[in-house]
Amino acid sequence: MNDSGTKPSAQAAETRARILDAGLNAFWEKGYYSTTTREIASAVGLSSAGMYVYFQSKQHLLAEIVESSHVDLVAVLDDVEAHDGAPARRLAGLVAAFSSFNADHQRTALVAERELGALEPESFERVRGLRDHIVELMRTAVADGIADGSFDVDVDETHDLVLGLVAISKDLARWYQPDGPLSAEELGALHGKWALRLVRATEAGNPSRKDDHHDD
Amino acid sequence: MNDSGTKPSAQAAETRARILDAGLNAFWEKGYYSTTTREIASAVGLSSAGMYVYFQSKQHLLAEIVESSHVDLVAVLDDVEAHDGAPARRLAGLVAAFSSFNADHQRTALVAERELGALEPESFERVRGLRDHIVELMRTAVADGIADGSFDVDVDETHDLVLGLVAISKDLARWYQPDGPLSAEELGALHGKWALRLVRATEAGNPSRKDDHHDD
DNA sequence: CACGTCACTAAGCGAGCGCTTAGCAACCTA
DNA sequence: TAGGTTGCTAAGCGCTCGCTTAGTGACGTG
Repeated sequence: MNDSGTKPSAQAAETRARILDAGLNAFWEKGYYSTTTREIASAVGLSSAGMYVYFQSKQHLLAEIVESSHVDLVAVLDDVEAHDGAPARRLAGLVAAFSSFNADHQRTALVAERELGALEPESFERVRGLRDHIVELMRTAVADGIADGSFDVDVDETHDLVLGLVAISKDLARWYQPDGPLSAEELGALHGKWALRLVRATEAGNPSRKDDHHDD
Repeated sequence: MNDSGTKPSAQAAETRARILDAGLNAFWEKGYYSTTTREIASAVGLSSAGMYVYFQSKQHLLAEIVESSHVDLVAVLDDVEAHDGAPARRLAGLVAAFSSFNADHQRTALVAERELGALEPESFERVRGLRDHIVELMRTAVADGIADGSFDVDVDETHDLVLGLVAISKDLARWYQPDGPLSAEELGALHGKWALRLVRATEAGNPSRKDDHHDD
């Protein structure tokens, strides 16, 4: 295992990164259970045993992929939360960032979603915490908009709305094509616009027409 | 397989049905690859070999579950399509039916979605045809509404909108709880309402009372 | 040059998998 | 009551899997 006190060499770090990438690709193409450790290893040019120098197990490899994907996403959304002000702008920004993240990091996001059930409990619980945090960010944005009157929906609808918005964003990772008519950023902006339609945002609270600012 | 010329007895038909149900339950709980044929068989009170009297293989069992789920869904949606008239009513009806189907047949729908990638090509192609048909039904409803002026969105948005609506409906199977605050039918109605918000349906084309301010 | 560490491989262990084979008790029919 | 059919089981085959073990050449350091 590589969690001894030693610092990894540059070569070791690169090999590790290549294994992570090969694992991601294989899991994306065939799923966790249909991928063998031999396949991952040989994709990197290693023997099966060579992989175990860098990862304790196939399960640890998956866990690292899924967890780091969620950590990255949370970092992006926390950043949006910190910068945007009014509920409408915040909600559209969160949805836009979520969607474009899922398009930009398509494989990672898809594996992170699809293989959740393959995670062992310990790792699963950590991921669940991150996911709850994401839902909470969006729930708060919707609730704030309802409270200040810029959204015209019933409070009871809040939770279902958030789940619906999450569903739209997540699903993008399934069908997004980088060479399609809309870029990841454009799709994010479109989904942000939809979010405001769904919460029936008043025009005043609506951060404008086709192009709303979105930073990443 | 039981595809000899004989007709199955009532007992045989019941055992077969119980295997299908046990398979569905196991696939739902642990996923296709993590479920063993021994588990399915023993859940029905059979030996592992007893299952092979009724199904050629574990793969054939999965295929039957997934395909029949899609066939059932298509039947429901075709029925809505045949009865409802104006685009707004049709779109809301399709989305409502799709969503409540996914709640009412939660396990089936979830397995049918999640294990798509575990299907062999032949079965997968049949399912893909059914899924394309569903998207086409919804695409037509949106396009018709845009054409007759009852929906106020750009035609270019049509395809993305349909994918978004499908995403919302599908995702319901993941989190729906029969003992939650809203029934399957109520959630369907809610999602139907959201569909009309997303396509910016004019109030005239909106089939609900005068305002969809509150649900019912 | 001696010694240790690093990055890795060849070989294979043991367990569990999907599925098959051979056969048998219970029942139905003539 | 003989013969066939139905609905199963006990046993196990052959294979693949995740992972381990023992060892090796290349390289860095004193």
